[in-house]
Amino acid sequence: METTADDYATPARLMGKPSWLLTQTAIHAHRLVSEGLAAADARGYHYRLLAALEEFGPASQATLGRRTAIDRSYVVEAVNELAEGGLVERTRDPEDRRRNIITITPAGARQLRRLDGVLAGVQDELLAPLSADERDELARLLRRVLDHHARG
Amino acid sequence: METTADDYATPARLMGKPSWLLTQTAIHAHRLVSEGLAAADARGYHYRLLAALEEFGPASQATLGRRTAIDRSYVVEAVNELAEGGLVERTRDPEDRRRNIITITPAGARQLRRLDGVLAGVQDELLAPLSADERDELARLLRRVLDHHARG
DNA sequence: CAAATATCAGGGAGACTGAAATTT
DNA sequence: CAAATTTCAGTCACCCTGATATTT
Repeated sequence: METTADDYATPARLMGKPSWLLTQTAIHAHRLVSEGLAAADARGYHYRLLAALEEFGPASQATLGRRTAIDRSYVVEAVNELAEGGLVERTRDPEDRRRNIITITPAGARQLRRLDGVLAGVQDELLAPLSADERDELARLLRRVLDHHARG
Repeated sequence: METTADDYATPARLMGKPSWLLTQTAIHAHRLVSEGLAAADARGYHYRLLAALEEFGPASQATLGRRTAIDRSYVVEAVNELAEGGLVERTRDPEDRRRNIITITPAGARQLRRLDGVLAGVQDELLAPLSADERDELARLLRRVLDHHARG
């Protein structure tokens, strides 16, 4: 018995399940994003944090975790890495000394823009088989599902 | 500063990225599936393997891995667990003694049908905000993307 | 000898929990 | 005292690679 196309046949039970399609597609998306960002010496968490900082301004680590869906324990580590690279600054909040205030630096903003370019290419590769309308429709449907399951 | 809705605001950069929407939605899907299956004393890998075995019949572990997108090293472990529960049987292939032939048992087929019921409920909960047509459209778009990135 | 299979050892990113110290 | 924040120490499921022994 050789390795044939049949060897890769996916069970109909799986192909009919949105949860299977989602997780399998997400694996490809994750791989493409990770590879793209790694080439720019970054990781997914870095991009997410920089995006939140640039759009909403300085924030505590707890708030950053909520905005980026990154667990609090990993925000610590990711902010350490970003601070090491000079992309963010961590200072104690004088008004509430429990908090760290994280601020994006000019170098961080430049890196964010560089990563934007990388990710634009990745999105294009990921959705290559879809037309522009189909891409919008996919995003719309996913956003609806996501909103429904987000903590309200 | 209290925890407000603004604390959970998602950056526009992320909401516009299909890869973000996919991975975040997949996290919810994965959680729902895992919880549902755990309540039936199963895991995702178990369902995938049982589905492949029932649809295509007995197969080697390598083939099962290809059909279910489970890594070869983890097929070993998952088959061990299934065999312990009497849901599959592992025998040496007499025609090619490198291979294990995995066969689903009647108990395995019953478990598969039980899990089908569990997962039907999960899919419904996951896609609650979408109409039947929208669910079909989402599945269709995801399948197109998946096919494109599958090894050809 | 080359290729396929099953198995094991281990790395790595990422989601998550629990606990402790500090501060509000 | 209760709650929030940061941090650390872990656990866990999962994807992946490399190495090995066996067999074709």
